[in-house]
Order: sequence, then structure tokens, then C-alpha cells
Amino acid sequence: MAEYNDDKQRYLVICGPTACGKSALALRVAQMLGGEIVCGDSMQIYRGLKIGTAAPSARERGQVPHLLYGITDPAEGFSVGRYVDVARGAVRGVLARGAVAIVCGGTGQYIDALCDGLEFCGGEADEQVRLELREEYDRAGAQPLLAEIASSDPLLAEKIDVRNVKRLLRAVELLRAKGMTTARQTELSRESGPFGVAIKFVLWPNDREALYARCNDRVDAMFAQGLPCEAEMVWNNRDRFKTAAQAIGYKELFPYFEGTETMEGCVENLKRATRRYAKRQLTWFRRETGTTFLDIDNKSCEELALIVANGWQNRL
RNA sequence: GCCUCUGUAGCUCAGUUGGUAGAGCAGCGGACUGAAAAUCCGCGUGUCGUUGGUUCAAUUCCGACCGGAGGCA
Repeated sequence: MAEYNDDKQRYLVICGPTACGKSALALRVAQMLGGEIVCGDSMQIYRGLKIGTAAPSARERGQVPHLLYGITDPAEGFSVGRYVDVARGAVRGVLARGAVAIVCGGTGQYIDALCDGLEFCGGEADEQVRLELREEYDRAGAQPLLAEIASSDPLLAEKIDVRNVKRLLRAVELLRAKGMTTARQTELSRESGPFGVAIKFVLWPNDREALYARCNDRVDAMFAQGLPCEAEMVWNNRDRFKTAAQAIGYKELFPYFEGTETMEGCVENLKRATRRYAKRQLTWFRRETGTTFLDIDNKSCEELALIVANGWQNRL
């Protein structure tokens, strides 16, 4: 973004755990500042998954421009790398239009990768290579793969968590496909520095019980909107929707469609999964530096919107 | 009123032939570079109902009381 001066590089980020009112807040702030909202959520990217992913409604999308929501067919894969590409384009587009760009979402990895300006140079995931690696792992276990890593990247072999199979296989994939160590990739990915200037707000619920109550309520609200019907659609397409079928809100209802669990049991599991997800998001966002943590307890959307809008204007 | 059973972690329970206790679930903390709403790692958080007694030592044995369940009247 070298062609822009500082003012033209600034954008707002609104993130935080699920069920804290990020979308409503972003909408209100966009109305106040003349903004456009850019999706920062790994599941709202997918088309046709409205209820389970709590995607902004048609009515909300009619009030303010929303970018990147529902841009990908659930049968296609998606990735952080692709996200960073399209999100940069979206933010640049909004700024070029003279509007305020507001990145809003709960996927910490996507948002940080965007703001930190990470360059994903390790190559797109190769489905064929992954299948082969999976086979090797199932057949021979982790040791041969770990030895392969150790021969070119002893440091990683020391610290990698062998039980985290997904990461283990990815490290080997990176070596085989690109001849690149994880450390080298990390180094290269940061060469170009941060993307623009992110003014970041993390919604921070201090009251854990209230957060969990909102998680539970959100699940009930999704049921009122017809979640089971949407979940059944995902269930019917579970083999094609590789990532989307893992979204919280769908996979927890699968046992019901399989006939191995009652709907009541599934609802309890779904509420618990939502609570645990919120907790994991807290862990991710807690370590953020250079961001404003917004205490949301007992504050209305309107109050929060004023705080964010003021914060934005004071830094302009 | 009497008899029996019961009271241990947030919940359901196990256990200690007397040396201050442990499972499952829930919960808490952490990691995170192309599936991230994914994946993985770590952590018992306790007035053993209350109160007397016996004992070097009581959550454990005895008594009383309080709470819960069942039975007989």
C-alpha cells in the first residue's frame, strides 16, 4: 500500500469471541462513520450457511456494504492464504472508495494474518500430497515423518507436537512440496511487514458466566430460526463440504441425523462446543498487543459504537 | 414418631482395614503461519454436612444434631 499516505492506510478491526455482538457493532459503527464491512470470519465466507454461522442478514447487508460474506462455495476449499489475498483486495477497494474499512470477525488467525501482512509462500495445500501423508501416517506412525523433519529441520523436530497430526503432516508437506522448513516459511512470511495500519478493537467480556449465557442463548435463537434444516442440508453434503461441515452448529447435530443421539443431547453438546470455542477465542485474542480491549459487560451496542467511533476519529 | 439408607470437587460418584482423598463429566490455563468454528497440550479447583467423644492422629470409629431418600405406622 505504498502508494497511499498514512491516512489512506488505516482501517478498523472489530474482533472478539462469539456471541458478543461483533456484527451488530460493526454495522452501527459503519453507519456512524460511513464504513463498509469486510468479513473476518472463516465460516461466514461460505455461501448458503446463514443460520449456523450467524452471518449478517439480508436486511443488515442492505443497510451497509458487506464484503466477502458468502463468496465461496462450501464444496470448495478455503485457507488463510486465500483469505489474506481477498481481504487485502477488499480493504484496498473500500479505502480507494474513500470509505472506512471495518474488518469484523472472530477468526483470530485470519485477522492477524491480514493485519500482520503475512505472505503465504509455502504453496497452496495439495490434496494429493495430504492423502499420501495421511496414508503414511496411518501405516507407519509418526516416527518416520518425524525423522524426515529432523534431517532438514532439527529445531522443529525438537519442539513439534507429534500428537498434533495435522501440524506434523503440514510440516512434512511443506518440506516435500517446497523444500522449505517451517522456520524459513515464518521468516519469509514476515518480510514485507504489516498490512496498512490496523486500528484494532477486541470485544472483551469480563463476565464469563454472562458470556456463556449468551452462547447458550445464541444456540436457542439459531434453533428458532431453523438451524436443524440447514444442518441437515450440510449433513447431506458432508463429504463435499470438507471445512464447512466442521462448523460449530452443524457437526454437533450429525449424531441426531445418524440416529445415535437425541436432539436434546445434541443441543447440549452444541452449547458446550460454542462455549469452548468462545474460550479458545479468548485465549487467542488475549495475547494481542497494540489493541484496545473493549469491556462489553453492561454496555449497549450504541455505547460501544460511540467508543469505537471516537477511538477511530482520535487516531485519524 | 420409629426403622433403614444417605451426605466427599460445580455435577454424578469412588475411596481411605484411622496417617487430611480420586475418576468421569463440567470448568480453568496455554499453543497456533495455507482445514483455524480446525487441531493439539497442560491443570483437581475440596472445611470429606455440623458438632462433641475416643485416639499420637478422625473424612474414616462412636454419639448428638441438621439436610435428603425410602419404608413402617
